[in-house]
Amino acid sequence: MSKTKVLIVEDYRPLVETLEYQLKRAGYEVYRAADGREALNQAKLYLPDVVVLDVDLPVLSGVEVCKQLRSDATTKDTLILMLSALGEESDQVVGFAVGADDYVVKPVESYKVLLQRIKALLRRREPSMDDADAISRCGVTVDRRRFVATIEGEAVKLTKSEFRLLDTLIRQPGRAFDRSELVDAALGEDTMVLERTIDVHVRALRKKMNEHADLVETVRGIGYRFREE
Amino acid sequence: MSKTKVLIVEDYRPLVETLEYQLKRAGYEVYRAADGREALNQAKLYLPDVVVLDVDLPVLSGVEVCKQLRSDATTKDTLILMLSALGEESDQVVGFAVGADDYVVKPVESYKVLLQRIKALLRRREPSMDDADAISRCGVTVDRRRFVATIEGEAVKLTKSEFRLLDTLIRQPGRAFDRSELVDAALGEDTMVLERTIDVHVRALRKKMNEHADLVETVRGIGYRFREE
DNA sequence: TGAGATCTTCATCAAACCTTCAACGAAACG
DNA sequence: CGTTTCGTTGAAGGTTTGATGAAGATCTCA
Repeated sequence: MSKTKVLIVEDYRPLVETLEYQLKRAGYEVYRAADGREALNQAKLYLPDVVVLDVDLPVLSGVEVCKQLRSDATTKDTLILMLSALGEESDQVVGFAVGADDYVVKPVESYKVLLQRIKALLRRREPSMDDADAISRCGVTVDRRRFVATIEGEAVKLTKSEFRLLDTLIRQPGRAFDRSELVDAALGEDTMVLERTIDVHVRALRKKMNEHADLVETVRGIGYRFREE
Repeated sequence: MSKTKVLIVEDYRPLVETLEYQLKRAGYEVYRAADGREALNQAKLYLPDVVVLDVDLPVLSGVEVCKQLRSDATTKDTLILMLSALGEESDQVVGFAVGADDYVVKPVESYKVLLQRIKALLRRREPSMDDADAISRCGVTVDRRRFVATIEGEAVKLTKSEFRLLDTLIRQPGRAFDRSELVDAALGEDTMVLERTIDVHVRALRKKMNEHADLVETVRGIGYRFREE
């Protein structure tokens, strides 16, 4: 799993420094921009998960940046946390009107709060991977919460890649996946790997499935699928 | 396990009807209130797990209801999901400020999304025996009230972090937690520490568990879990 | 304030895991 | 049949990950 990317757009250096330090410490990947135009460039280049956006920026205001991010297909789902100076309450309304996801007033009393809000935002977006926690087909069970797969009730020890591969296949039995789909699903969309790598993982998976290996079927010329029925 | 209880507080009938139908279908027990005062009464009477709370209510505003729920000992841990009308986005800020756990903007585009949010909330708090003061598994007992853990009846002296770590893990045996979840649960949501710090606490915990160290299992690529069964 | 307890970070090591490659074999096609 | 295409297989680096010991920072409480 790749690191979560955060873009800080703020021209007040001390704030940027502290925030960047804290975020990096916590394992995030941090980018920065000091004005609106730079912000847009960075955002489109790095596609961050979260943008911490000051309202009061040189060149291009935060509100404008927000609008443009929202209108571009590649960045419209980016989480945006707006920062604005105290007292300018109308900013707040405007901020949300142009689609900010959260709003914090400067001066930031406590970095902890800001960090917490960033975390909260990220958590809120998560429910993408949340359908049906455990699924079961043909005696094979895949439980995401426990990160455990069982065959005929017996636990099978899978590696992360094998697990995600099986998880992907079993969730749409009968559907044939080509290798590039499987690379994206099981190894991560941002990995650059030869598609043949999937073959090797399939082999490892089949081996661990013993006599049930044939549930993972080969679709010649395409890729693989989980047996239907 | 008794059904999960959801209280819908909303005065717009069509929304209530649909939501209630969907929630019941999904196996929840549903209560409803059309204004703020009624909401408080119901909440204190039925102690729902989740309150879906409209901001804009007759008699008593959602914000006020939220505040009061949070200040009452019997309802202070209730999960609150706020609904606010589009255009009144500053409500969201206030909502979080008074302690809402999540918010969704009306009109609700998709009930699926709302349901997912509710589920996500519940999952975060999941431990169904969350309120149980003491829990026991595989010879290990964790007593929140006394802040004491015992193994095979023998008391084990744990630090606060170790205790909360064990407490988190043992309350959902088998469930795999990633490190960031464990940081939030054991060290506090407002701390920004390297996720690797968890490894060190786990080691300390295992050491104190002696021959039972293997009850805390490593889930490679994910994090840790408490052994199931 | 100071000593001890606790927390956090860091460097290092070994094991688990991933990826690539090349040789082999099985199906498809003329 | 021979050829070609494609999947399978075993093995060899290379990388990532968790365990561990130790040291510095921070907190706690007398």
